Formats: sequence, structure tokens, C-alpha cells
Amino acid sequence: MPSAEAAAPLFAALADPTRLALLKRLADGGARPIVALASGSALTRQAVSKHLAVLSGVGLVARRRKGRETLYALRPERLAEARAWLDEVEAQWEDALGRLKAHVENP
Amino acid sequence: MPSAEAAAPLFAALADPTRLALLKRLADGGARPIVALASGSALTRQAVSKHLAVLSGVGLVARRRKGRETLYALRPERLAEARAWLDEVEAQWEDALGRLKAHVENP
DNA sequence: GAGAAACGCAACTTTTTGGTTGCCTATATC
DNA sequence: GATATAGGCAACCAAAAAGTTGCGTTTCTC
Repeated sequence: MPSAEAAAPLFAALADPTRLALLKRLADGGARPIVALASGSALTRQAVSKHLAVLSGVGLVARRRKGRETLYALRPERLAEARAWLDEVEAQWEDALGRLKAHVENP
Repeated sequence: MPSAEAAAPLFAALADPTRLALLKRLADGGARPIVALASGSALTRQAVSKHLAVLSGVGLVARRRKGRETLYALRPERLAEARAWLDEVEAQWEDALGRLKAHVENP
């Protein structure tokens, strides 16, 4: 159950369509260099590199240097942490609804 | 299955600890006016009001005017949409892992 | 009906973010 | 060894975000 302070940077990293697209492309399990991820992205290689740095900064992707290229791969554990926060709030909501219902039926 | 363009604004609204705290407080099912939400928040009422406007803008909370006060309430459906995007990527990841394993076992 | 409470609107300031361009380094490849 | 490829680094720019202050409007409450 991540705190708000811990979860916010994670959501911030997810708050960009380019980065979401990058994560989705990496969800096939493969590790790719920047050029491969930049191709088709309409953006500069530098821009993509910056986005990957943001994702790497919060641990959503892992970077590994291999020769002259830098490979990026998805880290689904971190995705799960973001989901955990949402789950927690939804659970709290469901619980509150349950209490309300019980109270109405059994006043 | 929300697209990246649809999910990004949702995550952007979640990318702030103050807003996450507001959502969590609203997860008990209650609808509260701004002053109640601003108390204890260290921020100005205006700042909290702006944050609520952001949340309302993406549909994460509902606003309803009641007399002189504006009541805010959580809308968990939108939370579920954010989760759906994460689920989708994780499912894609699991699927890729499954294929890889199958390929190794049955080459 | 006078004062207070709750809020909206608008202007302004300061950071942060997304993006570009230019240049330099390291590694392949011929 | 010369050249092309893949990236990192730094400066710079424009737009958006976070927050504040001030002021006006509506609605309670006495």
C-alpha cells in the first residue's frame, strides 16, 4: 500500500501519452535501444531519451548498456505498485458502500 | 481498454500527492465542501479548489452545488479506467512471458 | 438587514515539463 | 584507420502547472 507521496511520482511518470506508448511497446518483454523506440515516434531521439530517463527514474523501466547502445526493458513490478494505490482507494470505497448498506438494512 | 491519449490525462490528474490525498479522503463515500477538504491541507483554499477542479475536469470527482457550498464526491468508475490501462499492459506482459516459456519448452 | 461564511474569477509569480539544437564520446563496421 | 551509428551532456525555449493574493458574489445566520 504505497503512500500518496510514493505513488504520485509514479503516476507523474505515467502522465504522458508518449511514455505510455513506450511502456506498451516494451510490454512484449523485449529490450530495445533508443533508436528502435524513437523510430515511428515523430519525436527526436533526444526527446524519447528524456522520456525514457523519466521512466527509468521512477523504476518503470530498466536500462542496460550493451556495447554502443542502451537497452530499455519494462519493469512490471513498478506498474503493479501504481495499481496497488488505485486498488486501495477502490477497496476503501467498496468498504464504505458496504457499511452504508448494512446500516440502512439494519438501523 | 483506454488508449494512451485517453489514459494520460487521467494519470496526470493523479500525479500530485495533494490530489491523491483528496481522493483518499473522499473514498469514504462522503461528499464534502471545499473548506472541509482544505482544512488540514496546509494549502490555501484556492489551491485546494484548483486541485479539485483538475480532478473534476477528468471526471475523478463529481461536483454539486448545495446552497453556498460546493460538494465534491469520488467517482470510482474513472479510477477503474486508470486501472484498466495498467491491467492491459500487465496482461500483455504476462502473455509475452507465457509465449516465451512455451517456446523454450517446445522449440 | 448586517455581518460572516463559502466560493468563484482573474492576475501574477515561480517551477516544472516537453522539446529542440549543437557538440562530444564511445563503439561498430568497412 | 576512416566512417558511420548510438548515445550522453548541456544550453536554451516555450508552454503548462502549482500556488498566492485580491476582490466580487451568493447564501446563511443572528
